[in-house]
Amino acid sequence: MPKLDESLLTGLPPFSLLERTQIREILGLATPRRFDEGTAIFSEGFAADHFFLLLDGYLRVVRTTPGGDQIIVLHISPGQLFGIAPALQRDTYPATAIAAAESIALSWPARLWPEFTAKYQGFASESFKTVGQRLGQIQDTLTEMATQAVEKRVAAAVLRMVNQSGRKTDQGIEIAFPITRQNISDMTGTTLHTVSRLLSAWEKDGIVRSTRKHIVVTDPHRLVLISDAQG
Amino acid sequence: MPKLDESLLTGLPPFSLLERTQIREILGLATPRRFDEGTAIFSEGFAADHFFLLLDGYLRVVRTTPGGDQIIVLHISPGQLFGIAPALQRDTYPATAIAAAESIALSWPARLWPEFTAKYQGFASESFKTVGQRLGQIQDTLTEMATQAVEKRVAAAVLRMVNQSGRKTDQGIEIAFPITRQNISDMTGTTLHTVSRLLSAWEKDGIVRSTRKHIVVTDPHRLVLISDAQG
DNA sequence: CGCACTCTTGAGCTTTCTCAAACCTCGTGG
DNA sequence: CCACGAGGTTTGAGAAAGCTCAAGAGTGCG
Repeated sequence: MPKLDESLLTGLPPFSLLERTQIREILGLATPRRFDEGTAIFSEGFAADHFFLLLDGYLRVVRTTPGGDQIIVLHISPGQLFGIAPALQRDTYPATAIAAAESIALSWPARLWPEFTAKYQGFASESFKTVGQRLGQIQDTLTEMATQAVEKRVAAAVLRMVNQSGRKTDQGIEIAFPITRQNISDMTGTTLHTVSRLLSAWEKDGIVRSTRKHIVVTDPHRLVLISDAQG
Repeated sequence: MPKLDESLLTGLPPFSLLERTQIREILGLATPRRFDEGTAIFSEGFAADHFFLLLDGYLRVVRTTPGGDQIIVLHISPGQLFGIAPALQRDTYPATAIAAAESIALSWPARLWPEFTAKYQGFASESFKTVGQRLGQIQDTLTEMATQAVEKRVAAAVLRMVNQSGRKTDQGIEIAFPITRQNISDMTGTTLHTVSRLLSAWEKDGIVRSTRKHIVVTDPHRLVLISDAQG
């Protein structure tokens, strides 16, 4: 097991109010683990026996319908807590978490949750803040799905990923994890064909540039216009 | 101000573990209020200075897009906490709550939230359970919206309302609050025209029976078949 | 008794999906 | 080091679901 440095947690919201010694304590209880791209960290419906913190990489949070359709509910970026079903008194995970890229996460047994919230100043409130933000995010997505045409939904989905994980390159802003047309269609409730056509059109217009599993937004402003345009 | 009877809260999940005296204490701090059909209890984006419990009636939780489209995120039934933004460290409400029928609610100032969770055994955990359930519910709706055809979404929406508020009549099970075609289209991301056509067709098939703002499901089983059918 | 709101229904049109086929890219194993 | 195969992407053509536009009829409140 690799040695865990306390700097890993310092400054992250749920731990920002804590003393060094407390952070060391928390790290001592954590189990770090690496996940290959495509691996499930936990699965929908399974016993929620751990909660997690993503140290590095990106995750997709996914739900699958009885009919076999898949939808990506949200993405998790480094520094975020996830799998916090224990916080909501759930005994099973409500969705599946899959590594979108090679990822490293810390995990703690669910039984430590009440202890953490009782013992560590600010841990509970920051965690619930995360829940609140995520709830808001899902509501936004729902609203968008219910009211916007496909092109806007796809533009908004791409922008969300860019905002959450974008890194600057000389070409523009690049989504930091592998992403397929199929993935985007799972985020927006459309088909990979439609996404492919849209990206092709945008590429022709100089708004994006993409290769296999890889998207660079060269003109974010135009993409914002597409996602915001009313009608 | 009407006298509040402690039996109002006894047995409701967030209060079920409490002593009589505690319940009396909590009631003493509450402000009861009546809302006419169509009135907003609170509005999206406004300061989240209170949290609430619905005693009687039904609420719609609604979001409005910049483009003016409206979507109904969920309904609240009697006995449920709502407007619990304070629990999630939010300082504004993420959605608008509107009385779907004449309703009565208790409200408490948001600053009492930390006090309640600290002081009353089980209040925090039950409240977070509610949050978790609501999160799951919204995720279900999102998944449905992203993957199912309009007819199934409408069938599912009607069934959800029936399950949450249905009361038996000699004709079948009746949705207990006024509901228009437009309302249903706002729940399912379609148009009132399409909803009207679907209800007409179902009525012809003997599955539902409806008058102005009023729906009775005469054959719930067939409706379940429609909402579940795969394809 | 009239006006505002709700509901119904038809016709035509758009958007998006489905089906189909081909091409590209990259990793793997011979 | 090349060939192969799996997975990812592109594009066209046709079909279909559901939307828009339009008009009219029913319902109930003030």
